[in-house]
Amino acid sequence: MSVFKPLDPLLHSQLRLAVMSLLISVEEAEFTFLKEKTEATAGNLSVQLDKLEKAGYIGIEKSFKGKRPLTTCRITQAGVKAFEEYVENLRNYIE
Amino acid sequence: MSVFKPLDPLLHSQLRLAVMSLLISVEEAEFTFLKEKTEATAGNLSVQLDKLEKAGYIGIEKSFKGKRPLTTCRITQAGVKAFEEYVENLRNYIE
DNA sequence: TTAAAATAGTTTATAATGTAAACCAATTTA
DNA sequence: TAAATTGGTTTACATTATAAACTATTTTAA
Repeated sequence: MSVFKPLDPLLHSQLRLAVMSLLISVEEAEFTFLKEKTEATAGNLSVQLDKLEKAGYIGIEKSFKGKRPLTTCRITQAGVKAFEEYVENLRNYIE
Repeated sequence: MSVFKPLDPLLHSQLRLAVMSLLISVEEAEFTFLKEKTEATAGNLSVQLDKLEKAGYIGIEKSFKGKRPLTTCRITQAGVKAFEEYVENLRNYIE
């Protein structure tokens, strides 16, 4: 795409991009935090987190907070790199 | 979506965004020009131009250049506004 | 004490979307 | 005059996004 470099389809998705945007600044976030901030449904969020994990862009750790399940996410180095590249490529479209 | 304003799905598409990006600067472009610049297939481009037109974001004029068909596109005011809003909203995700 | 509601998710079904392949019609080239 | 090129459109298919339905546990209320 000449000046229009391809945009990583994994990141070019509203919800996944929002999640990555959050994770890149906090470096660790619970499922419920992401759900509140993105205002996504739990189901949708769950699916998108899976995809990001399978891509190696985030790590997901499942544990317990007291007796309730707790899902903690953090961005990986590959995730940071992919995000930065995505943003860089995107600039050619919007500037 | 709190700080994450919804991204116009019509613009949140690589090819359509590239087209809008081109049209916003040139204000008039032929089908073949858009095809070259975006490196899209003709079929894909045709479909996406249709969508942008139906949304009122671009105008499409069909005529003839000599004896060959000629499709000319230009962005509308609604298109400019939508694009600017999209970019504005997107910033919250990537900055 | 037990039924209802809330929490914290996952799985699944469906609709929407993006894309290339196939196609059409005319024109140019060999 | 047959083959290739131009300038597209239509259609079929695979991928994606999303909500709805579901599971499992825990807390609250009657």
